[in-house]
Amino acid sequence: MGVTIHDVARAAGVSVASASRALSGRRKVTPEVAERVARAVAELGYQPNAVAKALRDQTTGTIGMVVPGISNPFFTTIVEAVERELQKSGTDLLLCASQYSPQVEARRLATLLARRVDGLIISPCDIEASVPAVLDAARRVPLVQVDRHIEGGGADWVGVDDEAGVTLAAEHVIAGGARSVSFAGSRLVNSSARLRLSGFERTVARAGVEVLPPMLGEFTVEWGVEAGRRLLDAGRLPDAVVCANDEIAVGLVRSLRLAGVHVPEDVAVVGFDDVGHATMCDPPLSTVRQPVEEMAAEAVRLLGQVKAGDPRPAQRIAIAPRLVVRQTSRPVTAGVAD
Amino acid sequence: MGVTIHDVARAAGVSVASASRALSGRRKVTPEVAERVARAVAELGYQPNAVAKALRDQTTGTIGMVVPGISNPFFTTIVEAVERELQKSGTDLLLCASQYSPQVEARRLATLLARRVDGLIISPCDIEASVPAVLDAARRVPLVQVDRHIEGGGADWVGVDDEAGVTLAAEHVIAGGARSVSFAGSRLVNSSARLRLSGFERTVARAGVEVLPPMLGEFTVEWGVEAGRRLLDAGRLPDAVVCANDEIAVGLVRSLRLAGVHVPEDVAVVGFDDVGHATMCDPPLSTVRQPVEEMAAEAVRLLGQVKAGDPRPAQRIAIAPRLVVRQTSRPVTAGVAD
DNA sequence: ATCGATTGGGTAATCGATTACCCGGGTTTC
DNA sequence: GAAACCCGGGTAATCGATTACCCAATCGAT
Repeated sequence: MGVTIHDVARAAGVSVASASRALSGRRKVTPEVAERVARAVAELGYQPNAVAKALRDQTTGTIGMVVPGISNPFFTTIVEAVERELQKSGTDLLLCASQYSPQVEARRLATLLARRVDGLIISPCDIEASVPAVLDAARRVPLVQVDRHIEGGGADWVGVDDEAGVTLAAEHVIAGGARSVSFAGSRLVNSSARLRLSGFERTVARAGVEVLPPMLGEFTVEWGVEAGRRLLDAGRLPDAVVCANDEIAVGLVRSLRLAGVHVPEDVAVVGFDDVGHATMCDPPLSTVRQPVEEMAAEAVRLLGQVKAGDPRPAQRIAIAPRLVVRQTSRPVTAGVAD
Repeated sequence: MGVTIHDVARAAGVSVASASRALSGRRKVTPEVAERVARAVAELGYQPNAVAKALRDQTTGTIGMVVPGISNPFFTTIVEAVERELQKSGTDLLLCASQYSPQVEARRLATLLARRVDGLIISPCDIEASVPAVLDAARRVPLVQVDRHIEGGGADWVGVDDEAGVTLAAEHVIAGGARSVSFAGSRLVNSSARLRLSGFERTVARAGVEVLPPMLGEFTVEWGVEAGRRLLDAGRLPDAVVCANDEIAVGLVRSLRLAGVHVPEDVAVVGFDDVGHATMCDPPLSTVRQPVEEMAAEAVRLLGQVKAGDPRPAQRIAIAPRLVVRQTSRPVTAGVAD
C-alpha cells in the first residue's frame, strides 16, 4: 500500500540516495536526475513516511500540548494562537485534553513523550497533583507551562499576571463606588484560582472596604449561577462581585437579573479572560483581558530556548493584563465615582 | 538522552529479544528474566519509542481528525465525544483545524497521512473545494466524514439528518401559529448549510405559509446580529425565524430584543445544534438537538469497518435529531396554538 | 538410552528515510 | 604531466522495537 523512496528510485532508475537528495535538495543532483525523480514521484503518488524520517532524524517536527479541556473557550483560544505561532516554523501540534484530571494528564504526557514530541506546552490542571508528571516530562523534553502552573519553580511558565489582573478589577469597582465586595472563584486546585483570590484579598484589604466571604466552586457558568443564588439567599448583596473568570461572571449576572437585581446599578460584576462570550452576553461583560496572542507567541519563543532538564533556573514570564470596561460595572470617569 | 531497549537488555543482562518479550508478554520468559528486565526498566526510566514501534508495526495507534475550527463549540463537543470513544481502544487522536479553508484542510490531511495515521475523521469545510483532498485521503486510509460532507457519494458519512431537523423546527413554529417565516443561515459552502436551507424551504412550501427571503451569511453570533438588523430594517418582521445553528439564533435574539422586539411573543426563534450556550442565553433557546455522542460513537465504529480505497459503496448514516423546546418559541400544547 | 517435542533465549532482518563514506571521472594548478 | 580537488552518484549503516528463525537444553516416551 505504501510507496517508498525505493520504489521511486527504481522507477526513476537511480539510487535511493539520489532520490532522497533530489527530494530534499540537501545535495546537488543533475537536472536529469531531478527531473526523473520528480516524474516518478508524481506517477507513483509518493509521500514520504514521516514516521521513518522521525526515527532517523530523532526529531518529529511536532510539539505536544495538554490543556484541561477543549470546551473551555479560553483554552481553545490559546490553542489556536499556539497553532498559528507554530505554523510559522512548520511544526505540527498534537493536542490533548486532560479532562481536568491529573491521572489523565499524566497518561497524556506519557503518550506524547512516547511519540517523541520535540517539546511540550502544558496548562497543568492541578497545582499539586500535576507536579510529578510535569517535572518528569520537563526532564525529558523542553517544556513550558502556559496560563496555569504547578507550585514550586521547577518549570518555565508564561501567563498573565493574575494578581495584577484582579487588582485592576477590584480597584475598578471600588473606584466606581463599591463599599462592600465579594469574590466568586474556583476551588484552589490550580494556580489561577489561588492567585486570583489572593490578589483580590490583598487589594480589598488595602482599600479598606467590607469584604464578604469568597465563594469558591468551579470555573463554569453553572457555578456562577449557584454563586448568585447564594448571594441572594444570604439576604444582603455586596455592591460588587469580582469573578475569577468570565463563565462565572456570566452565570452570576444571569441569576442576579433573574431575581430582579439590576446590574450594574445594584451590583457591579467584573469577569476575567475576555474570550469569546464576554461581549455577547447581556449586558456585555466588564472583564480583564488576557493577552492570549502574546502569551502564545511568548510560549513558543520560550520553548525554542529551553533545553530538556536544563539546570538553569526556570523563567516565569507574567504578561500584564488590561481592564476592559463594558456594561456590568460603572464606567469610571474622573469625578463621577459614586 | 533516550534510553533504548538495548540499554535495558544490557542492564538486565539479557538479549533485546528477551527484554522485548518480557515487556510485551507476547512470548513467555522465565520469572527470573522478567524480574531483571522490570528492575532495569524502573532503574533507567525506560519508555518505549512509539516512533520506532510505529515504523516496525506499520501502524501508529493514532487517528487524525480535521474540523473547520475548534472555537466552535459544536465541533469541540464532537471532538471530545470522539476522543472518549477512541480512548476505549487505546487509540490517540491527532486533532487539526482547517480554519475553514480548503487549502489549510488539504495541508492538514497531507501531514496526517505523512504521519501515517491509521484512520481519518473529517468534517470537510467546503462541499465542493474539499472534494479532491478528501477523496485522495480516503483512497489511502479508512476515512469517515462527520457532520459536514462533500458532494457526491465518495466517502462514508455519519451525521444528523439536517433536513429532518429543520423540518421539526419549521413545523414547530408553524404549529405555534406562525403565518410568516424566515430563515437565517450560512452561505451554501457546506452540506449542512445547503440541507438546512432546502429542508426549510420544502417544509414551509408544503405548509403554505408566507416565506421571507432567506438570509445567508456565516455560522456566527455576529452574523445572527446582522441578520436581526436586516429584519428590523426591512420594516416588517416575520412571526418566526428558523436559524441554521445556535450561534446565529443567539445573535438574532439579542439584536431583536435590543430593538424592543419580544421573543417569542413577537417573533419566535429556533436554533440548531443544542451544544453549550443554547441553555445559557437569555431566554433559553429552543433548538434542534444533535445527538453528538451517538454520532461520535457511530463514526468510530464505522471507521473500524471501512478499509482504505474500498470499492464498496459509501455508507451514509443519518441520525434523527430531536426538537428541544425552551423559551424562544411558543410551547405547543394541544388546543393552545393561536 | 535415544528420539522427538517443547521451551526459552539469542542473532539478525525488518520497517523507510537519511547520510557517512567511498568511488570514478573531469578540472585545476604548479 | 602529475597531484590535488570537485562533483555527482552509489552502497550500506543508522535510528529503535519487533519477531522470524535458529539453537541448546530439558523432558517424556518408547
